[in-house]
Amino acid sequence: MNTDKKRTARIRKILRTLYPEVKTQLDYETPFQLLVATILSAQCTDKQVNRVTAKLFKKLATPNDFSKAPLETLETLIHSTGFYRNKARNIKNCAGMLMEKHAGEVPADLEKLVKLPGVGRKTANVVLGAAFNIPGIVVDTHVSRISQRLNLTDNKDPVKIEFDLMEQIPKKQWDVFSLHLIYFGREFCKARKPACPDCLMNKLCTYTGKRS
DNA sequence: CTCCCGATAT
DNA sequence: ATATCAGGAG
Repeated sequence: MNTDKKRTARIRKILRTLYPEVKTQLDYETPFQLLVATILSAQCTDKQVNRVTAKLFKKLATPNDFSKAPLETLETLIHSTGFYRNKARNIKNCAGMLMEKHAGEVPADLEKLVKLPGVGRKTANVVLGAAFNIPGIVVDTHVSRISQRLNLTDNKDPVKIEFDLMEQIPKKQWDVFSLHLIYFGREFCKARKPACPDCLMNKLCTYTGKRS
């Protein structure tokens, strides 16, 4: 594995040049709404999630609202994000657990967040970073793919990738770096058809699957 | 490891 | 027709 922090710093500099300003693309008003939006974002585009939550949050906004809503109603409202049965059940149970054990508030704590139904480390780190300004590496499909292509990790397990990246990047930059890889992954280092000829990372990248 | 699953790009 | 999208649970 590449543990060269200087090489990683070069990569980070290029990403900062490409994307001076980054933030989550999910729309939300409260930490709880961000939590719901992030659960919905599994295997779904942010664009589609925002389309759904725009209507959803007008009908249901708080943990109390979601915990009391009929499961079938919730399933219908989120249907177009895919995995709608799992997501609806998880969100409803998650809201119920927040009401019972956390006074209706989203805990600003990784260990507590991942105990909520439907919330893994990826979702927890998104919420911690964006809503509470607590640093965390967010390993989603883009971060996983690009970390491997750029040789920032030898691992495929998301948790191992998360810890590999934490070693190479200043803690204050964990969330920005995650967002940088996501922006970069959407525009250049795409899963299916990476834009290698147009990529500023070309001289630092040894990805052998290069094709235009 | 498999399953969950609709919308979109290729 | 098939791969992929800010994954998580059993």
